[in-house]
Formats: sequence, structure tokens, C-alpha cells
Amino acid sequence: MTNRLLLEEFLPYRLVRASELVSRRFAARYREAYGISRPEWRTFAILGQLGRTTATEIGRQSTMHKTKVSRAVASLEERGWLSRRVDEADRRIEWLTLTATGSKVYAELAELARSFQQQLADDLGAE
Amino acid sequence: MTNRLLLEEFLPYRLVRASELVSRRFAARYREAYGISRPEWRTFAILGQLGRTTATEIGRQSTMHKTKVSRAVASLEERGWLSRRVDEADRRIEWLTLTATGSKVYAELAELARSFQQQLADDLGAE
DNA sequence: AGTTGATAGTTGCATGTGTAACTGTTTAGT
DNA sequence: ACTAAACAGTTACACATGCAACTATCAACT
Repeated sequence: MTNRLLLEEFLPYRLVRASELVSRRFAARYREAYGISRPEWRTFAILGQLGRTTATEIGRQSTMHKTKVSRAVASLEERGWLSRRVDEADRRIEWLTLTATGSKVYAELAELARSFQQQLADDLGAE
Repeated sequence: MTNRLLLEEFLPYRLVRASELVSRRFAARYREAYGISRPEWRTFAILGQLGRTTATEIGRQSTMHKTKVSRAVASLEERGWLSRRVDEADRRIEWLTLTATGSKVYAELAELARSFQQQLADDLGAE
């Protein structure tokens, strides 16, 4: 018989499992509350934290493919949560910022994230 | 200004990032070497470890959707790496086992995984 | 100034994925 | 025996995703 690989001891497997378990649960939350997708949430969260940034930067920080970011940005713009402005000096660049509505929603989502993390910590404490 | 969420301190974010970074790199390895996809590798790895199991069980252990498992199993069967046999007592159940070729490939993939993990440990040691 | 190569971002197309509905089978209740 | 509910697994369809090719712009070199 061949030498088996014990997945419980294999780091990539454990990371994927943990990550999927946690982020799937959290995704259900913001999806129910605001109807946003995972790429949208990620884009939104990074933009909210940085305050003003570009799509490329969001891609770098989130490890999301640039087309994914592009579509998420377009969708968030349609919702009226962010706005774009072309850079004066380098017109390839689009600066993204949250709108007033976007900031409000962001604050609520940030609160949702904090309470989720707290709950997670409590659950883990019970183990 | 609203209260920002610091993503570096947000567990789901950190998990997703770590998981994607690591498993994406590993996926590139087995993809180049054997041309298998992520769902295929996961299915294969679980079957190899358990020796004999069902699609449902693979879904449970991998947190993969059952249609994903179903397709991965079909694809691995086409490659001749696993074979199915209907349970005599309960004919809804299909028992999956690795073929001779499948076992050989599995052994190589397990080795690949071990060396990857080792390299990962070394890299982390340098930090 | 003109050409080449790089960069930011978008889009067409083929492939991957999840939901819901399906088949076939078993179990439980009547 | 008969019906209803549950379960293993597959498939049709709509939607999400990644790759490659595209537009538009800028920087570097000649």
C-alpha cells in the first residue's frame, strides 16, 4: 500500500477548510442584509478602509483578479455606493471613493464584521 | 468620519488571504504536473486517504458542493484513476476506489504535497 | 515627433459553479 | 401493499469567473 497523505496535517487543506467555513458563514450575513456578493464585499471593505484608492490596488490587496474587481466596482457604482474620478495627471488611473450613502452602509457593514468576529471568538473560547 | 474596519485584524479576511495564497501556489504545481483541477485534487486526496468511500462523504469532508464532487468523480473516472461500484444492499450508494494507476498517481501527488509543505515550512522559518 | 513597451481598466468568450429540479432507490408510517 | 418522505447522485440552466484580447493612456528611447 502507498504512503498516504494525512490531510488533517496538510497546511493548504486546513487553511482552505477553515477559510471556507468562516467566510461562507460571514458571506451569508452580508448577503442577507445587503444583497452583496463576495467580490463586492471585499472591494467595499478595502475601499472603506483606505478611503480613496484604485482598482489595481484593490486587486493587489485582495488577491482578486482584475476583472473581478472591475465588475465589483461597476456594480457598487450602480448601487450608488462609490464614485470614480479620473486622475488629472495620469488619465489611465481612476480614483475610487465612497459616496455618502456608501459610507453609511460601510459603517454598518464594519459593525456587522466586528460583531461576527466577536461571536467567532466566543465560539472558539468554548472549545 | 466612520469607524473603519481594519482588515488585517479581521479573521475571515486573513484566513481567505492566507488560504488563497498558499493553495493557489500548490494548485499551480499539480496542475502543471498532472493537469488536474482543484476539485479533482481534493476529491482524489480524500479518496486516497480513506481508501474507499462515497461521493457524499467526500462532499462532507471537503465542504465541496455535491455537484462539484459529482463532476470531479466523473472526470477522475474518465482518466481511469478511480472506479465505482454500486452497493449491493443499498443501490443508491456508489463506492469509490482508486484503480492501480490511480494509486500510483496518488502516491506521487502525496509526495508532491509533502515536499510542498516542507518548502512552505522552510520559507516560513526564514521569516 | 515617432515607435515601442508598459500600465489601468474593460469586454468577448469559453469554462466553472450553484440552484433547483430530476431519476432511482430505500425507509417509515398507515 | 401503499403512500409519503428521505437520500445518493446526476443534469439543465442561469450566473460567475478567468484568460486573452482589446482600448486608452503614459513613459522611454531613438
